[in-house]
Amino acid sequence: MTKAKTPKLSELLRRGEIFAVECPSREILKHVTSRWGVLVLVALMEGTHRFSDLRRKVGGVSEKMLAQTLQCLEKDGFIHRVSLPVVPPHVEYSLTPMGAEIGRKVESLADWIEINLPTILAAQRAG
Amino acid sequence: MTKAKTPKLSELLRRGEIFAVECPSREILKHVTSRWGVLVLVALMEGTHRFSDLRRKVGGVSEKMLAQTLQCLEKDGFIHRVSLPVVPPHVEYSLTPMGAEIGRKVESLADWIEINLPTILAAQRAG
DNA sequence: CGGAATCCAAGATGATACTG
DNA sequence: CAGTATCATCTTGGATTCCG
Repeated sequence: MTKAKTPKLSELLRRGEIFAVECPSREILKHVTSRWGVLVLVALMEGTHRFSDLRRKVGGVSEKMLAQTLQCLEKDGFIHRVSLPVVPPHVEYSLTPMGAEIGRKVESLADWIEINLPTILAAQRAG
Repeated sequence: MTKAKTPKLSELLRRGEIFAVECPSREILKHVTSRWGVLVLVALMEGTHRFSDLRRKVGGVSEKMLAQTLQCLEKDGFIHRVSLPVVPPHVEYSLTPMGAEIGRKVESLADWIEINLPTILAAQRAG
């Protein structure tokens, strides 16, 4: 790790950077708020799951998208992947401490929507 | 409005519905967590904005997507739109009370990512 | 100024088949 | 079981143009 490129924290932490096109936060936000990313994070809040468990739990997700989503969130450091070297293969997914933190935010959002859904639907009809 | 189809609240409020393909919450979640939906909600947390203000503030958004996003969130009851009948046109957007609630969740998520970005990027490189 | 309408490129997603 | 590879499709998103 070279020291040359280390940016000032104050630069990275300033609020409002997210509105800039080139802000790296946007990429992370995209992963986390992606169609399947949200549901996978919420699912993993309940604990470790195997691939096929997640596939069954998250209704409608294809193998491809689940694999892709898991890899992406693993690369971001939100998901921990453990592959047991046995046949048939056995792979477990869980949240890292960081994943659990962001998972709480996402879950909170999802819960709010589920709870307020009747109100939202009523507003839609009234509008 | 017929009464026949009104579902039991207990049905709609049960946690985990979001994992079902047909759960209506998924649509709302999609709107709120959409690429521009997140940024628009966060932007409006700071107060009322005009169309062109939002366009300037939310870097990279096209007129089309901004209009589409605003209409969608207005339909969901998160955004209040006021059109002043003057020339040139003057339209103001603000959050409804419900919009402010969900806005806080979304903002919290965005803020967390911005704050933890250095950690996330470090994790990416380490992984 | 604040859109609506149109066209088109790019990316996300899905079904299926295959593999270690 | 846990993926990967390939191809088809479907949705997003952007540029442009026009209008009240």
